[in-house]
Amino acid sequence: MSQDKKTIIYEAALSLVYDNQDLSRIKVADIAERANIGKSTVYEYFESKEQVIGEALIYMFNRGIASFEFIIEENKTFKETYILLLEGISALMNKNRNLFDFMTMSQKDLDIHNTIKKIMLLQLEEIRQKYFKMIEKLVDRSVEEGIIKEKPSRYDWHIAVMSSMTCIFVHKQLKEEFNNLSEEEVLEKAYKAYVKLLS
Amino acid sequence: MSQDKKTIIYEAALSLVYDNQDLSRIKVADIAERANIGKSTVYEYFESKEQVIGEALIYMFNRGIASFEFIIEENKTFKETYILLLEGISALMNKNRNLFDFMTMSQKDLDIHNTIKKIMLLQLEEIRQKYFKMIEKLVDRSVEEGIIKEKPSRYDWHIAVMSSMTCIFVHKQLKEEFNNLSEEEVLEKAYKAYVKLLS
Amino acid sequence: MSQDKKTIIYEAALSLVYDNQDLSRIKVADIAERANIGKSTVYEYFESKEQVIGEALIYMFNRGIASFEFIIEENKTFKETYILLLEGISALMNKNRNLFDFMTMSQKDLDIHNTIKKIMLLQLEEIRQKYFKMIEKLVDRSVEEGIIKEKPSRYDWHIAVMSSMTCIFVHKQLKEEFNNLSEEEVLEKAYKAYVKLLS
Amino acid sequence: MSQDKKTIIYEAALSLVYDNQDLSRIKVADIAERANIGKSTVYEYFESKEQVIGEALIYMFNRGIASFEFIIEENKTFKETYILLLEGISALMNKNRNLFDFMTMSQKDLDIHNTIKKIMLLQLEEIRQKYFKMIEKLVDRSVEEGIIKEKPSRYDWHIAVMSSMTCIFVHKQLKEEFNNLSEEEVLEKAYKAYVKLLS
DNA sequence: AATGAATGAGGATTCATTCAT
DNA sequence: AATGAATGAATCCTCATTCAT
Repeated sequence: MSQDKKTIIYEAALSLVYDNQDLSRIKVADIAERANIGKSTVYEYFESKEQVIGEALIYMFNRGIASFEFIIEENKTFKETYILLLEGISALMNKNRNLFDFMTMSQKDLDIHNTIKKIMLLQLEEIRQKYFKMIEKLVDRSVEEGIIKEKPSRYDWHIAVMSSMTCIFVHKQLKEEFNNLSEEEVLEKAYKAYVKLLS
Repeated sequence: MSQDKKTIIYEAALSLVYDNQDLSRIKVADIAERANIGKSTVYEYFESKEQVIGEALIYMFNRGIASFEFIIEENKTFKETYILLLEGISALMNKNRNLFDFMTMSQKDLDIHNTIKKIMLLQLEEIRQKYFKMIEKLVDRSVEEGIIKEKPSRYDWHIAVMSSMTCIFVHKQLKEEFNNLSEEEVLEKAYKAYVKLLS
Repeated sequence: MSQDKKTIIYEAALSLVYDNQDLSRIKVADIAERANIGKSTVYEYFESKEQVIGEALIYMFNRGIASFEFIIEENKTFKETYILLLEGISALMNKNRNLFDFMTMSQKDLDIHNTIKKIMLLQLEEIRQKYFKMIEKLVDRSVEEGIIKEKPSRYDWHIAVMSSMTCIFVHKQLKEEFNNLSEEEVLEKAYKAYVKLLS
Repeated sequence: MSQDKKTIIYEAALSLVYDNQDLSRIKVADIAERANIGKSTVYEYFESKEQVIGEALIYMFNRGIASFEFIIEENKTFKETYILLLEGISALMNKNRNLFDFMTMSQKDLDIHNTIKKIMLLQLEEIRQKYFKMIEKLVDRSVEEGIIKEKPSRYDWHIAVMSSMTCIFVHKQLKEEFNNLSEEEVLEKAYKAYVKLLS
């Protein structure tokens, strides 16, 4: 029961999540095919389809969080770090829009079968807390650097970060509408949104 | 082939959309049950399940847009109008989070079967254009009233409006996290976000 | 949702029960095929395979009981009636040995999936009570006719009747061993077993 | 290829037979688990699941027969021996009702997959013959002791023994119905049934 | 000899859709 | 126009068995 095989299955499931918006349309047969294994092998490692997808998402979030923490630990300036973070998130969002939702939504709103929600509940909450702690550290840095005068409330900085993400997100989603903006301009706008909203 | 019956089916489908986050989990049987008709009757009025849901969503959006236009036509001050609008959107979002997505996302990201996407493509684009035109009118008013100094780019004001919505949305989704804020405070913050981002 | 169709499905299921000793090996596909309907049609009338088989068995028992009651109501002499009854049971047992078990066993020993046991529990108990009442009436007649001197205990007459059945049953099962006995001789022996055991 | 390992597997399989009425629901995985070995190890010793269960049953019967022969060889009086035998059978039936069936039924009626029936055919027939020979010896003793006047036919004494067993069996199965009888009373009744039926 | 890992064949169930009335 | 009835295609999951080590 090697962890490797579980990881392969996670990756297979995620590659489908990235392709396909609707989690409930993912088939066990597809996961198996992408993982180059037989259908029933999936059931050697997981109890149900929902279990696979749920764990795969948790796996993905944890990886994302870890990479973000890595960026933050590098101790660059706030602006540099913030933009790197936004780029990272932007890259993730290129893969699947749901990821954005997962980060920002409460569990009850996740578009996913109830069975799996229960499976993910605790771990997802843990991830969200890690995410908040991580971002807060970054917010603190912006205060230390004097970019923001005083420490904003959690609600306020959450909105600010979300707005930054929205800048990127909207650009991605409605590219045909706003295609005159370059990637850099968007990142700059996203950074400015943060600053403006917290000033 | 009364329009009434179609409308009844729309409402039935929408009541399910409001209940259930995952469009692909809505069953024809459920729609028929809510509409108090037989399953096969649905097929007298629509070609497929996707057709029903797609048209129902279009119907909902059009109604939403119309009510927003009505608010805007009342010629109250920008702030009053803006807040009324946010309240309206907030009410809609109470029903279903997807509606937010539909307004702001490009078709390719809609969490819905490809068949229906094609069905909705043209009409949805039309609706989005109406929405943009409507919001732009409101943005213009904020410029006229001197709240915003000069007319921002479409991208900029779109981000600003989205951020306002995010204020409301986040409050709704993560109520347990931020429950010290009153509804009014949130609306005020949402309004301020618009002003700050466009100043 | 005609009762007819349910009955057709019962008969189809029973024809399989008669063929196949092992209830858990009966397939929905087979039931549907014998009933000349599609597999999914079965699910229009029943919730599960177990439901079908359970209800079919109940249906069969009730029919059996009814036909036995009919025999008893004819008011022939005890011996004639008793032998007719044994013949009836013998005919049933020709179809499937389980039927014998169902009549005489407590629910907990039925060789059938737990789900269905629960489904059948109440009705089966009812049938068993009907069966006991019916047989008791017959036992009473044997007392009235002076064949048995005094009314035996329920346990005693149950054993006596079971032994009669065993006479028939053993003859059927081990025909190759005892094939020198004619059907009539066996019935006569079965009758005598009753008399002897209760004298 | 130690005999020990096979025996361990037999015992594991039997422990499942004792638990579970339905032979077809026994899984190789369960057998392996109970035997504390890997699933594939089972296949080192047996060709198939049916083979395992079939041989395990044969093993059990042979053990049962041997213990019965032992009782008979003790040369107690007929009544003592007969009751000891019934107690032994009663103990076995406590474990699983099927055992009773196996003793008394012809192969074609065994509730078991056809494959295994073929496997068991010869050996089971052998066991049954042993059983008949053994019982016949006991019957002879009852004749010698003058309890039964003249040697009854095989069919007759088989019925008599079966009726005795039925006394015990019914008491076990329908305890709730007849719980006023003590174990001893039941054994006495069982003995009397034999005597009455053969007088 | 022992087994962890892998799997295909098989079976229950769901549900959109059609059809006859 | 309305629908009760019927169904096939799709899909999850189980489990006996094989295979490589």
